[in-house]
Amino acid sequence: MTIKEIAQLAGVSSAAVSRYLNGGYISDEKKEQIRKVIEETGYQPSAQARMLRTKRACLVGVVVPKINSESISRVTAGIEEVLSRRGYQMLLASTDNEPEKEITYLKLFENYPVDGIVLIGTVITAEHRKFLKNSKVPVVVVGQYTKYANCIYHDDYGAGKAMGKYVAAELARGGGSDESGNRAGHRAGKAAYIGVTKEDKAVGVSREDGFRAGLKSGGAELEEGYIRQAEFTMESGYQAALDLLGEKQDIAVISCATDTIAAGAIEALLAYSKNRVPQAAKDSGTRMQYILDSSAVRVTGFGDNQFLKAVTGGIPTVHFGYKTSGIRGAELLLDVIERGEKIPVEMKLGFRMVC
Amino acid sequence: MTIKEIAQLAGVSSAAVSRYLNGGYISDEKKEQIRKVIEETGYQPSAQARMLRTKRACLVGVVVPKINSESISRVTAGIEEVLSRRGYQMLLASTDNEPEKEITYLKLFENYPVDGIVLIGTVITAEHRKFLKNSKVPVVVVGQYTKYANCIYHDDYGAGKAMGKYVAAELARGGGSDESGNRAGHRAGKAAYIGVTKEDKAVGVSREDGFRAGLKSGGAELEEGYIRQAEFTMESGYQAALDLLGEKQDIAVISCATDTIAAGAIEALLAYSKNRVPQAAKDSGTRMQYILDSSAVRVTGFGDNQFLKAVTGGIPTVHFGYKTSGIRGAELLLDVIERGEKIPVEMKLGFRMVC
DNA sequence: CTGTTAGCGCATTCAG
DNA sequence: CTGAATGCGCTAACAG
Repeated sequence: MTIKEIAQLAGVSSAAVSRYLNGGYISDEKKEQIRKVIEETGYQPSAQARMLRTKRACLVGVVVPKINSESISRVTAGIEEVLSRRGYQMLLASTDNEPEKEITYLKLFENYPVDGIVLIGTVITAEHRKFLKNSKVPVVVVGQYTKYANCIYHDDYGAGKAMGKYVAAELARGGGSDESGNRAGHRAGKAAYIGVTKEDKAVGVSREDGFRAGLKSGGAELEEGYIRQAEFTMESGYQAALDLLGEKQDIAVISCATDTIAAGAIEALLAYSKNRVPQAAKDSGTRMQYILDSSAVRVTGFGDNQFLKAVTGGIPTVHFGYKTSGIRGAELLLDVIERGEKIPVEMKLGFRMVC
Repeated sequence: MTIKEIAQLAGVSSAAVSRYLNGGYISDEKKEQIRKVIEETGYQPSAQARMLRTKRACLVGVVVPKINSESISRVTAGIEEVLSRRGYQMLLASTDNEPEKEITYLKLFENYPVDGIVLIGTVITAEHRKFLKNSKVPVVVVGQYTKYANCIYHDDYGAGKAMGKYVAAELARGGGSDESGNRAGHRAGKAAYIGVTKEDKAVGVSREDGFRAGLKSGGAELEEGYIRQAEFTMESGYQAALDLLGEKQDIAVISCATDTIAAGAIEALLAYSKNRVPQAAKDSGTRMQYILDSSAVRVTGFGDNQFLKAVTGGIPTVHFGYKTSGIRGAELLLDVIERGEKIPVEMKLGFRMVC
């Protein structure tokens, strides 16, 4: 069904139909004829052909690393909120944490086309920079800092530092004395950290650097051998935590770069406590040997995952303004789409410790 | 950058460039010239203009009710798997559980256009049927039965029934004797159910009907007053469970229509046990009055959520082949897209109790 | 207010 | 093997 056919059936010109569709001048009489024909045929104008002409789709594309994530869904909720309020629709493309797919989908959106793109960033490779520099459509990056596009990111360093301080304080509280560090609930022990790839500057670098700084400022330290790297999945966090628990017997806190990883660590603790029954006084050496009582190991995360909070009562974590970043990101994007705003913007959002 | 400009720069015709791009006959000499120019300019053909001609985008659109769901992400993972293997890309549209938005996005995809659509269904309204009947592009529905499109759904009735039987058995085990039903861990008590809207035939109707049937076949029953209806969210499950716990003191099991709702119920139990300290022998009537010991209330779900399993150790639930349904759905869709397969298909997938 | 015309960027005839 | 010409469905400019 094309506009031309509708025009013939209604006995008018295709331009008249176009005007009818787009609110141009048209007599009531013809308006009625056209309405009737469209009604009967169920005609719907081709969005693509329209776009070919108008270069305007009222559509924005959002590239996300994965679909099943509370933090990401909070960002997209924010985006969707302002988009729908301003008459835009949103299409998502999930890249499954593969940076190369990110490029593919960015290009797809670029010449599909959409009016604008928001990229929820993980790693910014040279390819990314290249794309951002000469993209035909405006892009805003959420979650990572970049100078090649408008971006809006979170204070990961600050959040890491706050968490580091908190953990250091916990450690100090728990391990007050030296040899007899086995008080109920708390015990002397060290901090462990499960991070992510350093290619992710926000989560992999800033957050971890901040954590280290926070620990240090609290008089603690992240020792070598107490660090693991995981993917952004629960399974990966599970493996990393299990590895940690198997190798080091004096861990008091496992801090994880995300709440999802933390969930995996909690799972590992559960599994560990089942297989490894406490056998405290079996050894009779001169020094008390640390036997890991996994129920005394605490886990911390980042992201303030509500699901985790609900079913576990909550772990120490950090709340980021994910929804806000979505909202601001979308607003930024619409500013350049609709008003051609040219001056670049970098926006850093704060956080809130939750413990 | 258009194909015409490339042609000029390379000193050939636009048709030659088109052939170069699409693997038509072209001399090596011109091939080289064109390659060079494209390289330099970073030219990318406009997908939309191509589609306008070819009616083929190698793209499928997927309409989902929400983004942050493990079950849905498993379906989309299945879809993506076969799509990418066969050279297609996938775009997602999230409707936020609003059926009317579903229609909007279906129409968007229809004339955007994509080559095919998969709808992860919740409710099938008259509007939906109308769309399915005269959609220009093939649609397959996943998760709901419909006769207006190829569909692939799960045995929700069977799953509900299996869960019902399981719960009935648990109930029988827990409340063996009559007056002294207070054994450690288990106690006499009734089954409660938190369902969802009846407009969702699969989850709201089939699953619940099956559950009732299963209970009955196990000698138990779902009494009026022990049923609540929730949204597909944790918060909603939380409220419903709290309401249930406040009103009925003899609940032994809360069965929930989804694991997400179950997570909310678990949260409610946690909250309830904090505020409501057990005060068993305060009453001295002739009959022992039930005082809800929330730690004895068990929660069941549907969906086999891995996150929930990880951090809680797992609740009784049902595993559906979500990824499989995604795979089969995508295959079905490609069959009609590429081979014009005409005969309609309805596929029902099984399940597995997890307890 | 209306119809005619000319493209948007590309792929596909059809003559060379 | 190649280029010129045509049209996909639509809107924007223009002349009625």
